[in-house]
Amino acid sequence: MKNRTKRQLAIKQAILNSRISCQDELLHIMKDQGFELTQATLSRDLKILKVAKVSDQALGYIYVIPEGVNTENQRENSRINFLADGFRDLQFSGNLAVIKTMPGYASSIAVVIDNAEPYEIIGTIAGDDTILVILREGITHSDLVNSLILIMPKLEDKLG
Amino acid sequence: MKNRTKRQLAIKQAILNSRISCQDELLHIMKDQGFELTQATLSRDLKILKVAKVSDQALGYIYVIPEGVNTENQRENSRINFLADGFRDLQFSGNLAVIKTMPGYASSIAVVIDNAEPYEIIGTIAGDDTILVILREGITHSDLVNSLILIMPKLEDKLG
DNA sequence: ATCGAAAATGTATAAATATACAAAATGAAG
DNA sequence: CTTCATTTTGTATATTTATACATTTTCGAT
Repeated sequence: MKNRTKRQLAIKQAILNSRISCQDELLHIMKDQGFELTQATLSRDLKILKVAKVSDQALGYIYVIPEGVNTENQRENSRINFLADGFRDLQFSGNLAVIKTMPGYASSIAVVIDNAEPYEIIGTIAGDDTILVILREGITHSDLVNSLILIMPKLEDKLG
Repeated sequence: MKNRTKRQLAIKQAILNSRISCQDELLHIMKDQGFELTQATLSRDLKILKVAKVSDQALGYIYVIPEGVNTENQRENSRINFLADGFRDLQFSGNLAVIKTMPGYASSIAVVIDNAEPYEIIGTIAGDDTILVILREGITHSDLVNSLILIMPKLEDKLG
């Protein structure tokens, strides 16, 4: 997955997990996680993610992922969650991975994966209930698992 | 009603009605409406109202009243809306107003009115289905109607 | 009315954030 | 591999917002 996308997912996670009150604070969190970026990039990411800042009972201001407002992302998320339900199984053979899905789900799930453009994956081919995933050289099986969870968080239940 | 409360209601209205992208813009709107205030006060009001700022498709940033976040106000609002349903009738006699309510509603509604501390009202006395409202000298009947609508917006249907 | 305490506000400024511009990175087409 | 166009990012800075401090207002008790 492109670095930018990965970073933005991490930002979302950080905001959901903790009370962050300014971009500098978030900047440090991201750098601790190994991301290299500046406040300017962060500001742009927050804009793209539609992160909002609201006052938090006496604790000043914190960032939040708005719900009512965020209809677009909301819909996209629930679509991805829905599709994740179609996931059945994941098996490896060398630099190939085979995902088994419920009938009819394979191509939709493959589209989600392709759109995320994960660095770990060179390409996918989907049938009706099977997705063939070609891994980049040097990518381990657990790298792929992590990558898939980043794309479809709900898979954590089935893979973690 | 205290000036601060009135101003904050007006701010909320302005944010709901139009796309406002910074405090200076909002400041002008408020001044046009006759409010006297500075950016500092505005900043404090926005904090109290839990107004958030999110990016709005290509139009930069705008202020919004968040829904998911704002649970406290949310509950309070729906409580007030619920009580407004108990309103039956409003009649005047000189500097007195008599509100008739459904049985049992009078004292709850009176509490809502008292808490808002409207300037127009000196005091209220509530029985079971009747509220006596004593108006301040010089207050017209339509002043009172407006004041009540500010406190319980849903009354607009029954009074406007 | 007069006092004192608490709340609200303004002024001035510090802190936080967005963005213009330039440079670097990425990707597509030859 | 080049070249050109597009996207992404950093630097530096302007804009925007929050707040410390001082002042004024409000309100209850005397």
